[in-house]
Amino acid sequence: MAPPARDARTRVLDTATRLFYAEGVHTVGIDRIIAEAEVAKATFYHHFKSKDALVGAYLTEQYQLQRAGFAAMPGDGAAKIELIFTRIAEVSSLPGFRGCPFLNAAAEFADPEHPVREVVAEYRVWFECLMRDLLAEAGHRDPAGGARLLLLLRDAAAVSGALDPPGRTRETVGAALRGLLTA
Amino acid sequence: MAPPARDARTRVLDTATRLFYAEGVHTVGIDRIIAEAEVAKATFYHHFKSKDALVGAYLTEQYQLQRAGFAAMPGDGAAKIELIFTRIAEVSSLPGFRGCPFLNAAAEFADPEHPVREVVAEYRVWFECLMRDLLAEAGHRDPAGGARLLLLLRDAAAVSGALDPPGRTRETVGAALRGLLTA
DNA sequence: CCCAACATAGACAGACCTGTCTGGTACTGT
DNA sequence: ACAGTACCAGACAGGTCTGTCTATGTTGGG
Repeated sequence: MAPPARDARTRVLDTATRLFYAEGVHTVGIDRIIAEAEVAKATFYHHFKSKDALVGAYLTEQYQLQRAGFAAMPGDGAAKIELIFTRIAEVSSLPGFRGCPFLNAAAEFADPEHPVREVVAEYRVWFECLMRDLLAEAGHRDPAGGARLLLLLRDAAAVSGALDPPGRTRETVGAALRGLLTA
Repeated sequence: MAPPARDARTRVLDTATRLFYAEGVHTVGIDRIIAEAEVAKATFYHHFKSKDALVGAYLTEQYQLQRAGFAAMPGDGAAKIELIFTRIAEVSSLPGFRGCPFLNAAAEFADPEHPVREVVAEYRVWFECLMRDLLAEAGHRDPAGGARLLLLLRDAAAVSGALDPPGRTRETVGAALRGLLTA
């Protein structure tokens, strides 16, 4: 039978994800994470080389989850873009939304050479390529340029959802998407 | 005659501005600031109640500087909007650009009730109102909605300038502005 | 000339941080 | 039965953080 609680590593990563996202990476200490994950410190350092490694694992997992989520969405071309941004706008309007994990992490890690920043860069390249391919599929006249605009819109949606009054982001992002795609 | 060096308070605030912006608020300690500002610790705490107060002063000054900078720009209506976003795109493409001080600070201070977050909120309200007034002046059919779109674009320009390869932001922001205004 | 205001250097307290280490427990496969 | 692995609790070292304090120096106004 399965163990009564989840794996220790899973518990640590889930707790770290929750706390890092909600309160920021630098303000949450290892002691807090292992206490809430109910894991011994030695166990933590058995699974993760350092706190930075945990941050990397957190972002990498978010990256993989978002890839899987987008891959599972139906449709293609323009319809899929529409669907993706509808989802982004919805998630950004949810209570508890505190911005994009990648943008928040990039703001906390100023050094562009830091491993954390490389995960962020990787994520952005992936998103832009996905948009470019979908635009090409949709017969857009300039898929590369359009993809850059959609990356901008994705960033803007995350910031707005985190900082603006609730309920505004959804329709504003929708209006922007229409404006950018028809242009 | 003027004192040989600037005021101690000015030296502290300038040093804090440089370090907070370049490396982040949480990663820069008071000891580092007073060392680089060549100021005694007691002098620092004479001028600022706490580190949080210094962060607040840093952001408030940036807010005032940006207000003054925009107010000094010539033109009105659509021309001024064009000018403002040209400036934003240029600044975001400069080497050493590390994103918007307000967005970076908001990412580091998760609590929306924190004084730092209130300065950020104030800044955003000001920017949106300015855009709304300029759009109304330009005879835009929906100044309020258009202003929300321009706030989105401002955020996106800051993020892109900080994270994307240099040189990309300027033309992408220009293209987005044309798309959003003609829509 | 003297005093108040502002500056200096730096010790200090108390808290928190990451990461290591010891020692003991429980389960698993052979 | 036994070895190996994963886990637990918690002490500890060495560093950094904010903020307070002492003690001294400089300077300008009355």
